[in-house]
Amino acid sequence: MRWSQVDETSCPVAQGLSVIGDAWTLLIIRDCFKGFTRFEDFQSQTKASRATLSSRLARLVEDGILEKRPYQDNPPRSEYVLTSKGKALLPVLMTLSDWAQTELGAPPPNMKRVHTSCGHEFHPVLHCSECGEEVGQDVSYVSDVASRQKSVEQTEP
Amino acid sequence: MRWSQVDETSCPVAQGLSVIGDAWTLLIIRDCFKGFTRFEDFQSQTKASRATLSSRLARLVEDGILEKRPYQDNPPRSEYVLTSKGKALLPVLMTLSDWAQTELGAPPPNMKRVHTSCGHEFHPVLHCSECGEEVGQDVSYVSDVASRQKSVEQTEP
DNA sequence: CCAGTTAGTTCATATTTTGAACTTACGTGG
DNA sequence: CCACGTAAGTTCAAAATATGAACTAACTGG
Repeated sequence: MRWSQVDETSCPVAQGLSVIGDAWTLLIIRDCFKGFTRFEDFQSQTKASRATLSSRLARLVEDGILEKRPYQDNPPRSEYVLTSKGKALLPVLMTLSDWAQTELGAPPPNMKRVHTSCGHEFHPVLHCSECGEEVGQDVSYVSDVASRQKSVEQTEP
Repeated sequence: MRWSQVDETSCPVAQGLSVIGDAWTLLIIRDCFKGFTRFEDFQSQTKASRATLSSRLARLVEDGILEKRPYQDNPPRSEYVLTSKGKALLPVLMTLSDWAQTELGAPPPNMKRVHTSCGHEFHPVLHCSECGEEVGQDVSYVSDVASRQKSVEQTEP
């Protein structure tokens, strides 16, 4: 199967991956959150080849994650900024970064992530939208056939 | 640059991506959370080619995300289960899935995600580890040079 | 006028992915 | 006994992608 042919009926994870399932793409988005906007910035930060970068930026614009803003006409020069769809990826980046730090022992990033409304450096904690409590490993996937109890976690005791 | 040569000093996002920055890899992990464990399961779920699948599974085992468990000797047959490092990826998968649903308009998955301790189908909400409040777009990245105030979000007013 | 900057493109050469067929070894049915 | 099904791979040629390096275009500053 080719990633270009993931259809609209497939699961949200697959659809999400068809847009951001590429490592260069996510590195670019990370840099956008860090405030970088230009081609040369992305190139020096990510170390991706110029051709790859060019194609990834084009795809991100096409997919509505980045907006291409010309800031000069001749020669044409543009910068790239996150759209709201792009900004909505922040939780994905944060959880990924956190996973790498805690599970891979990655060093802390060169920039601190600060929750502006409280002023502290923080890490994200997942809560349940329904009961408000923190969510750990207590999640199970059940097939959605009219809520029939068919937990995948606890089968045959 | 090649992804195989991401070094240990690079940022957590890059390091995370060197392990799970491949779309097939994340699809496999998604299926693991859904309870699938076998080669043929992954093949029919992801539609990846057998060769790709084989190499991805091997890498996931090498990276300690999956554990390969032989369940029969002759011919050798194994199943793959998430290690704790792998299970810790749940927040990444959940936020990605949620992003695709809300921002890409992806259809709901064929399995419901249930918070077992409250029993409800839910979506993840990120909270700040420091103040406990919900985190939205109110996050900024500041360079970590002894907390010098150099916010990227609000420069030149 | 010369060098530097910036956002690309181009091109030949690697590397990776694909799909399909093949392998191995067992269990089942006829 | 023989074919068939199942399962986890491997192998191979062909196709798609990525790589690095060089090139382009049009300014700007000295």
